[in-house]
Amino acid sequence: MTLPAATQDPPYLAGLNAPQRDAVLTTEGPVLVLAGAGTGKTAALTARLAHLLWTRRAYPSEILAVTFTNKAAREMKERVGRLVGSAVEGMPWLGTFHAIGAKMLRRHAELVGLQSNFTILDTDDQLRLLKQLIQAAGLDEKRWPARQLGGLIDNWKNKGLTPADIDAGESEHYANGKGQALYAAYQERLRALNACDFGDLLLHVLSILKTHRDVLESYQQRFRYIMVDEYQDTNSVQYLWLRLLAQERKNICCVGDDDQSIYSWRGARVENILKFEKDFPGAKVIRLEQNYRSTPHILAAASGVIANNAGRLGKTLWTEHDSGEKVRVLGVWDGPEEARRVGEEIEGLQRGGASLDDVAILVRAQHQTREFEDRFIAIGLGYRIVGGFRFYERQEIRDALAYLRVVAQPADDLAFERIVNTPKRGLGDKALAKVHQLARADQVPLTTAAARILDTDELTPQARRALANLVADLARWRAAGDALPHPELARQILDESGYTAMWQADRTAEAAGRLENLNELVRAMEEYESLGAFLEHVSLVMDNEGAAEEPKVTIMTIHAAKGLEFDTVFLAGWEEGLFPSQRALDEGGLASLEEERRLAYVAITRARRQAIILHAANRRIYGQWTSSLPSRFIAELPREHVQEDSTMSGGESLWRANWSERADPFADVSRGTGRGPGWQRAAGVDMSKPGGGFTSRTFTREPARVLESRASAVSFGAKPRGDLSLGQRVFHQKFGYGEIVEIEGNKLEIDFEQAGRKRVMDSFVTAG
DNA sequence: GCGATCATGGTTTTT
DNA sequence: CCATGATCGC
Repeated sequence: MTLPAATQDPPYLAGLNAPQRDAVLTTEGPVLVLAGAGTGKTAALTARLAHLLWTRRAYPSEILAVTFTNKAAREMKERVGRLVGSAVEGMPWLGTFHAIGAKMLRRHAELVGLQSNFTILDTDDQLRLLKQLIQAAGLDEKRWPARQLGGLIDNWKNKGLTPADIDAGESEHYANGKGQALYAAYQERLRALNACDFGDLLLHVLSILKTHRDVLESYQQRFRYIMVDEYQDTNSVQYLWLRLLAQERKNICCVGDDDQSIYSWRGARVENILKFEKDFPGAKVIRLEQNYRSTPHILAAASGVIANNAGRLGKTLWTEHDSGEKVRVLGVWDGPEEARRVGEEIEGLQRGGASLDDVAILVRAQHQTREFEDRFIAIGLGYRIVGGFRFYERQEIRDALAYLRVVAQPADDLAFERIVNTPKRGLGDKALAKVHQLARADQVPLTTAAARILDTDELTPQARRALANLVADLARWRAAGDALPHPELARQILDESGYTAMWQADRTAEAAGRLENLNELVRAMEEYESLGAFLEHVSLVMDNEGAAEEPKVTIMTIHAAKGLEFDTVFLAGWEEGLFPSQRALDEGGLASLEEERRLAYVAITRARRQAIILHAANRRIYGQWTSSLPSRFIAELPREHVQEDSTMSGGESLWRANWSERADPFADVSRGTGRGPGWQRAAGVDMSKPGGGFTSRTFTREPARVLESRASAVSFGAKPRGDLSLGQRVFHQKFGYGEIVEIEGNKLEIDFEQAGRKRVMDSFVTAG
């Protein structure tokens, strides 16, 4: 399709290149858009959505647009809104797979034995439920952990398998074939609780679409166009879902990048994108290959690494940017030095006028963040760690939500169990067991059983009094729910239950933050129509995005960085065993190695202007000093785009030679012995000279010395604070309360009550 | 029923 | 090493 030039172009086509336009204008039939990193995928996707609306091909309510993350959904909503005005308000089917699944499921809940106001359980609830079932089955929890069963059930759900679909072979994986029975019991229990887990949001909908023709047909009719973001991350249920819905009209447009598939361990199947043309015959494939993000050196480095993978759809990224700087590979002695070097580099960037917001440190595993955190606290460099706990996963938020759930949904036993003795009211296992017993006997929810048990003499007077209070409170709150606005009700519940008081009485460092979070929760409720609407939102959508503060370096895992970009990116810990991860190699073989390589590709392509890759010769793993080889991915970087910058002599040529010598890509890495030849060669240590090699004993001390000698070089421009003195009690945001044991310029050594002795900048503490 | 002490095991985590 | 969970003694 060709349109006359600019004068006729609708606004959403402005600035799009030819393949992007092609993707936007090809509205009919199946389309696969292969979009490499940084090629303007989101721009094309949103323009396409705008185009469908603008040209009246469909009403907003007739387009199904699915993403994986809330963030992506939000972004798409905003951008489409900007392009076509307020029409997005009426786009009810733009959202994450799970949000859309929940929406559909609420409409047809009765078809799978639920009521439409079902609760959505989080992982924590799920695990507690499984634990109960495992106990009930008389299994040893140690031998058969709930986590494992939970993982297995998740896997089954990701594959679209209901309990009836689990054969003996599958079932075998858990407790000698009891897996299937436990899965069935779990689903049964969920139904009784009028609840479902994340997996059910998709699986139940799939079951409904499969078994109820009328429902399926109504959705096939409704959705004139279907669009899917990050198609390489779809799992089997999602795939089956989409196939059913698209079968009739076949107007499905999937966008993705097989090279960025990094979630196979969560059930994602790259095959989905690889076989798109087979699934949808006559599909048009469009490649977006012009990269708007990175320099040629960065693209070449990333391309060079990913070229080692087999079975790719293949893309050739190019850019019009100036060549920029080569990718730097920096070899360091150990973990602390890695953190120190990164800190120094960042201070250099800062002096050059860069904002900390444009800098990120990407790691393979969460625990790597610690080293950087410690270092940045010591030198007073602002940082933010992304990941870890999401807002709604925090203890205080889940407790608060449990209170709300138990008020809103009397059948929610899990919520009841969570709050029955929080704060402590003297209702322990024994009392709870009695309530359980009665609940089972009478076939009623726990909250009803709790009320009934008060009429008996089952409980000790103490427990009975406590429970009577709780039951009365619950009744009062439920009654108040009709009259009060729900944020007000929530505030009342948290105060009257003694929950707020519990944290007010808590002296630990986190307590203040928790109270803050509770306030934030109640504030967030104001934006929702009802308690029910809010609970739905919070279980599916609520995330941890704090308000914008002063500029900070971002530290996060590569997984968390997918879809983001920064001017400068530090890629830490590129060592065999850590990245690629030993465990991935052990468990998944070649397929896992290729996924690790895709991770490397994702990592490098996050950088706009510069990527700096680090590897340490020694690292402490579980308290043990271990030597490591540079990652094989470093050897895969095309030489001419890399600048080797080792702090140790003889670096590059040696590690490069080291890898080309290796025929077997799975050759074991040296771990634990402390004497593997790799790091010694990499470090240029001559084993033939006496004393040339280290024993594990000598290098346990070495790192400490290096750390200390450089540590004093970092303070400058510091003004001493008059309000601090030796022996004084102070408070630190992260470490809590402690006592000053040493003052050196603006650096303090503090003996923390919880965290032990740490060196921190005085600007990080307040007199406490 | 609750806190303190020992044993255990330890990637990645969109929803 | 260090965070989490189960068991033990009050």
